Amino acid sequence: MIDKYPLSRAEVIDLMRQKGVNPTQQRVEIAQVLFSEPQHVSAEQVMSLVNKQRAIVSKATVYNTLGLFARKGLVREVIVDPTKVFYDPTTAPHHHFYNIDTGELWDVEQNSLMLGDLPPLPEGTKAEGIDVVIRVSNSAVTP
Amino acid sequence: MIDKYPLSRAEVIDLMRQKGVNPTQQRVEIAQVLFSEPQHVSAEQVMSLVNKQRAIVSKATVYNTLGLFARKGLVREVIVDPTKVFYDPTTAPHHHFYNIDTGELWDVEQNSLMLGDLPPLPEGTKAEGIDVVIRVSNSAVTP
DNA sequence: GTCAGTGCAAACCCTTTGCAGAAAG
DNA sequence: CTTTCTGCAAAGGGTTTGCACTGAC
Repeated sequence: MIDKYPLSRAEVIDLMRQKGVNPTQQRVEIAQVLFSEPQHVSAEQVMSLVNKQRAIVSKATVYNTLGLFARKGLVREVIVDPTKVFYDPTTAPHHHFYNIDTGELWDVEQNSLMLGDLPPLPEGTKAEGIDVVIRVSNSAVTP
Repeated sequence: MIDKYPLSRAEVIDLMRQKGVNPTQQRVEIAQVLFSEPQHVSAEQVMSLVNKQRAIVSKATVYNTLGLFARKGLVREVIVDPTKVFYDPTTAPHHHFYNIDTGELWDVEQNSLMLGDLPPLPEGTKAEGIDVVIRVSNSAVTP
């Protein structure tokens, strides 16, 4: 979906329009942070990145906007930590490493993990997506 | 690991001892609820199931005990919903369906989803486990 | 003027913590 | 006795909400 980072302001606005998100000033600021590089950021991190220079966007707007972006498919929510949600600008199918010691999250290189066909879904449901999380820890250094 | 449900009180205590968990009265009550059937329960649900007849276990103890069980490998935490943690008595490797509309969680029948080899892990880390969650929604009924 | 978007603060909810009392051996 | 657990209430932290204000058309 995104083939380079960072996206320019104009490209961000374009993408928002494509996804049916009205590109207001604050939303564009937030989207520019998200699409500056492939990354995984929490709402709190977005808040401080956006307001690094001067306060531009309030906390409520950050949360509302991230929720809106996720609903519209502009970004993907990654649920790996019970204490916070991460937002991922890469919406194409891919998986994640999660370091339970440090809280770091990385992308798993596409195709490096083979996934078979979907099993039969529960009656009356349709698939929305598959989340694969490989939990890792810092390997004990044996001195 | 568990080959039948429900586990009797004695079997639950046995299992706790095997895992190095001191089987106190409250912990046994909680474990009996967890191992009564294959299921996925939140802390809140455990709380009300345990105290269905009469109040036996406090909220703090429920949370402390579930955390202890998870650390000791007696149960598995399932992180699919940013608002709460589910506890799963089945610790053998398996995956999950999660209905984003209803919040329901099911087991995916073992082996119905093929997983390839693990990709190379990030430097200095070791794998702790893989969580695969297939998110589904209620399919729109087209009348 | 109208309606979507924003900001602030308060409210919420799940979870954790501090500490005193109870239980176990 | 000493150590481990438990319970209560309060605190914590991420997220959501209510409502008035702002801004774009």
